[in-house]
Amino acid sequence: MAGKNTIQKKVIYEVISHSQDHPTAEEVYKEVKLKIPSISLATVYRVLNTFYHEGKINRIEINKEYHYDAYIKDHAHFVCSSCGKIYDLEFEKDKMVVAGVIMDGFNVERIEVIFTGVCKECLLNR
Amino acid sequence: MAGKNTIQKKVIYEVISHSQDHPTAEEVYKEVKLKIPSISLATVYRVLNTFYHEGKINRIEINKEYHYDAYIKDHAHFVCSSCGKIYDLEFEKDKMVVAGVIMDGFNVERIEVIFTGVCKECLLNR
DNA sequence: TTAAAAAATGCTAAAGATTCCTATTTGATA
DNA sequence: TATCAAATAGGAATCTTTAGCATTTTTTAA
Repeated sequence: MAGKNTIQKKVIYEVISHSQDHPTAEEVYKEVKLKIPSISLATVYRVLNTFYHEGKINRIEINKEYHYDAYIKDHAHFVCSSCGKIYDLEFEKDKMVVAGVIMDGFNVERIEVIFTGVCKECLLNR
Repeated sequence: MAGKNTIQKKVIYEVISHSQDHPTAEEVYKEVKLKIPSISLATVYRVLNTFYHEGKINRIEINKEYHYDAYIKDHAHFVCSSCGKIYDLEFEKDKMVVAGVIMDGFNVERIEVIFTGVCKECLLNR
């Protein structure tokens, strides 16, 4: 039920899970191409989509681009408007929902929390 | 310092602020066209962008589209994956930050919180 | 092990949203 | 009212992502 095992899927997953940042499809493609030069960009998009819908990877939308992430546990992101870096932030789902947001009667499946601002590094180098 | 006063800006702002949902640029364009048939789509994009960067309107990114909103106060959004409707949710910024997310040393300028799931309406009509 | 069926891939074209470019028009200023 | 800077209209261009289809690869079961 998770589809067929292909080398493409295997390598794409490896790239995502070893990545420290939050690569876009294009960046994953470049990386995968080192191991499978014949891979198609469309395959990368297709597989990332599949993984995302299977819940195997996470996805966030920043500046009109999807960024992928093998870190599945609920967490928030901080995007630095100066250097563009994306940080993972610890995130306590239950506390947040209880503390801040009134969610009566809705069935929440997913939460995306994105902070934007200037990161520690960039603040120091001013 | 807020640029020139044009009829286009005036009407675009009116449309946004009277809208109950969270229109995309295209939707704003359609609405504005009723009052200014000669308006260009590019102008709508440009003005919305300007307003957003001036802090006059809010913007959220959902499914590769920007949605605009004259409701400036911090709030979260709920997107129904069934009917597509976008709801505003009360949101207590301070409580949320304190309760759920470790933000040491970062300078947060903006928070975007998007819940996805099935809304009350759609849950009832199942 | 081999053949048939199903699924995934690669390639290219296409879509959808947004921005860019430039001539023209408009609003603000003196 | 003339001038100049800023904004607009229109269309081309860009960028990311998806779609369509022929080909290749897995899976399966004989």
